[in-house]
Amino acid sequence: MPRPVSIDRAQALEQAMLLFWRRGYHQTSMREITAATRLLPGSLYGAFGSKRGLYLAALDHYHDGLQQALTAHLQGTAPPLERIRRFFAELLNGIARDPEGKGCLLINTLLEPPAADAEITQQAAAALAEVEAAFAVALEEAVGNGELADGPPPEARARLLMTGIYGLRVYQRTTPPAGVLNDIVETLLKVTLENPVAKEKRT
Amino acid sequence: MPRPVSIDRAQALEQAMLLFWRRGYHQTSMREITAATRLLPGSLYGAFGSKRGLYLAALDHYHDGLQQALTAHLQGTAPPLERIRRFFAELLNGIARDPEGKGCLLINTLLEPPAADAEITQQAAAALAEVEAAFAVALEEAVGNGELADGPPPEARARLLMTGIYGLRVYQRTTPPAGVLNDIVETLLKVTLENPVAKEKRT
DNA sequence: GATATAATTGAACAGTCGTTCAACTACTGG
DNA sequence: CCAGTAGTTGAACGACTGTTCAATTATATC
Repeated sequence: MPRPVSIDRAQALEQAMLLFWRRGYHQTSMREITAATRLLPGSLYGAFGSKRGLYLAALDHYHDGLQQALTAHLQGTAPPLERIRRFFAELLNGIARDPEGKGCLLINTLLEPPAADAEITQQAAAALAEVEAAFAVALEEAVGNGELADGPPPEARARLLMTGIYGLRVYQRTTPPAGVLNDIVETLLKVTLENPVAKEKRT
Repeated sequence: MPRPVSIDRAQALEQAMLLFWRRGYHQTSMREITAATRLLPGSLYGAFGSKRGLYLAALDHYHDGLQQALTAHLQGTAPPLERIRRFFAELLNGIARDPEGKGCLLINTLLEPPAADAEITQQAAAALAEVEAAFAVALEEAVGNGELADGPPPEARARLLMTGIYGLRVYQRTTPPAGVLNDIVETLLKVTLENPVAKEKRT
């Protein structure tokens, strides 16, 4: 009996997420969101409750995309170390294809406000923790393989890789000369994944 | 002949900086700043021109404090590697003494907005580049000393250390369990400063 | 086609934003 | 002690903020 929903929730979420990604939470006004989504305030409030609710939904949406990237690049049948290298190559690729310098929405979220909103902070942190966990799994596999020598536990190595990603995202904002980000990743992977002790073990 | 200035510019700047540090640029209103500095809008605008001008001055003020920390911990007569270790120890110390999780104002500045304001971004980036340069000098010295084995050039190693600091500041926002940040620094310093190839060279 | 239901509309709300400026005040040189 | 200068005051400005809600519209069932 009721009038059916005619709003394209998915499209609206995508547009809102892009806006939050580009401009941050506090700098993005509902007015801009209504303009970008071609929705009126009432519809947005009906669908998402509030600006905050919309942001949480946008974080979720971003998280979905990240998970796809994770399964596409970090899981698979290739040797675990190569999968990690590919993930970082894809990360650099993404940065190169991001001339606006938007960075990573989750990291931006963690650093943008004074982290006053515990729920938002925690949601972003949880999503990033998934990436870290995926790294740890791949690293453990690599050690089991003999691809990677013993050394710091997988969790510690995974944290180091995450630290590298976080650092990259900060460097990205300084608009460094071409090649610097690639160099950083190269050095990071070298010191994290090429334990010289293991050299003799490799084929 | 004119009425002398009765405003304590330094104290106002300190208060404003603390506020920006805690709450970020866009979240901090001039009203809050007038309350914290006990100054009226007119006085603030007379002394700093605009909210943006005040922020730039606050960044400068923060930069001054950072330079003091640099000369206190990263320069001196101790062996360069130990100076670097001390700098990181001091960094961890500062994080432990920062229950609010304010982080680093410069890094917050880089990540907070969409970096739309080129001058602000560049000022923050330049200040951080100074730290990186100081690392590079210390690392070069360490290689010359024989304290540190050859390997990646000092600039690359310095960038890795900066990446570590940036990463730490992001991790800090996730309110990780106690000890995690210390572990990260430990691993970072180990892989960056303890090149196993050099082991035989050490005393 | 009448009715019930809910999605949609957009003008309007109270509050806050960064900023301004005419009036006022306090001091110094003569 | 007067005149002149500039620092200080705070009410007020227009613009914009996130949000609401009565009116309107469109559909599905009976």
